[in-house]
Amino acid sequence: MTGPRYRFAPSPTGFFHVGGARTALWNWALARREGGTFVLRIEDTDEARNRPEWTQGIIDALAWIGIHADDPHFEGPYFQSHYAEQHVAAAQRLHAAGAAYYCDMTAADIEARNKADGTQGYQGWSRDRGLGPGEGRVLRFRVPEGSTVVHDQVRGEVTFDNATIEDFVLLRGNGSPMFLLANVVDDLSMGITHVVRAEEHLPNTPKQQMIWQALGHQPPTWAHVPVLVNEQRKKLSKRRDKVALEMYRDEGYLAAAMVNYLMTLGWTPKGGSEIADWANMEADFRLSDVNLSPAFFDLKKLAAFNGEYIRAMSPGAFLDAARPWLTATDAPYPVDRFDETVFLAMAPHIQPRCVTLADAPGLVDFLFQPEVAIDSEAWAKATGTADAVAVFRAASSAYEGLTEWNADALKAALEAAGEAHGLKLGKAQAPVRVAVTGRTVGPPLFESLECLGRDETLRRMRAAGALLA
RNA sequence: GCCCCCAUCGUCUAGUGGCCUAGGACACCACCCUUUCAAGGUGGCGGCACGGGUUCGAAUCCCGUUGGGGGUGCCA
Repeated sequence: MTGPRYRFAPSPTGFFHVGGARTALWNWALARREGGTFVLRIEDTDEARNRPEWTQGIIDALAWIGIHADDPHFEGPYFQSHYAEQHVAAAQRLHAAGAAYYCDMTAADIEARNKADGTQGYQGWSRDRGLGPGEGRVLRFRVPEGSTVVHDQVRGEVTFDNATIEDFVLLRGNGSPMFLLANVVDDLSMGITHVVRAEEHLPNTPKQQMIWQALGHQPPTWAHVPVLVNEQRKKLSKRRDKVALEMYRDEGYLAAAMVNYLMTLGWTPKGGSEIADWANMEADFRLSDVNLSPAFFDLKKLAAFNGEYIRAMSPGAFLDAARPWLTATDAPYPVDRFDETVFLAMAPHIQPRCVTLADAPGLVDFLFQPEVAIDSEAWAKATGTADAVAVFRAASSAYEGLTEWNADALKAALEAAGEAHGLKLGKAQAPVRVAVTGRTVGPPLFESLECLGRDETLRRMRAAGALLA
């Protein structure tokens, strides 16, 4: 595969951050449309972040949002920890070339020196001491004079005065490489041409660009996209906010809705509608159209997208998507009583009432429960007047004699019973609904009764009628 | 503190000097539809942070102020 090489470089943390998902999606759209490659690199050099199952979690999460490892545009995963030797070798080259030097000052030394001098940060104190490598000595990059200009695809030119950048650490005192170095060396050896990542990396960029240049290469094309924030306008964090993509998946959000919503955070699909399919978004996405300010990750809007996608599904697709919830052991009915044919018949009435797939079982529970628990408050309210009771009795006997058991006939019979007592359908249906479903609210009643079936409906109505005696 | 980024309805955004009396979506409110609840339809509320320039003309360009965010590790 020729063409541009984008990369996505998450560090394994045990969950997949929604902000990372958006970055991955943007990289993916670009790599695919431009006939390039999406390189996945797991940045696992921090010892504490190194668990094999976390990597699998990343692969699974990517697959969920449509970034499949078997797609020809996908490459990886690579593991940063496997390339430590290359990182160290590059550091040694920088040292040999005079672009880096060793320093034996500890954090405490630096603090003391700052206090004495009234300065802040590391002031290049070991630059000319000619120290060689040794236990406890870090290798620092010798930041040159002048300024560094970063050409950014979304932000334009960003200039940094090198005097404001301290001589940063390349190799730790124990000889292990730091992120800044490892990241550059990997990007370089993996032939990365485009780095599209979150804005929090912008301050790192001049440093990385200097490393690229010191290593004798042209830096890649940079693009720093805005971060996602919470209602307090702070960067979404795992401590405060619900950031795990897996959590949304488990709560019944559809991948397509999530992908669509994430794509619109900082960018708008062409054509006037925010609801867009992947093919169109992939074709239209441009970094130059990305908004520059942080975007609020709005659960309410996500929910609206999800509802939109659920309503657009065929009943069959809806059943397939909701099956894990419909047949879960904690469903509000015995799982073995769940009937797909019955559910399919009700699906068109359930879909407009679902925000997430997890809402489905609660809307059809009465169809699969052997016995419904009648909410006493609801029942009291629905049968609170003499007319209501009379209508319920009239409807019960009408239903007993019904020859055709379908929604139209059920509706007509109840309507007739209601009219005899001056009750409109809205009032007249209430006792029947409570008697059969246990609640005052739910999917359309007559369709529900049709699906429930004659025998069970009549049985429940008789049982409820007995409560009136 | 220092460095960097950003600034259109509550939120996500359209807008790239005249098409802007600033458009859409979500949220909210009202009404309609109606078999409860949804969905759907119609309408409403609501914004160019502020101050200076540049220009015949500025939401759009420049400067400043204010506000917000990010970074500032021998984390990534």
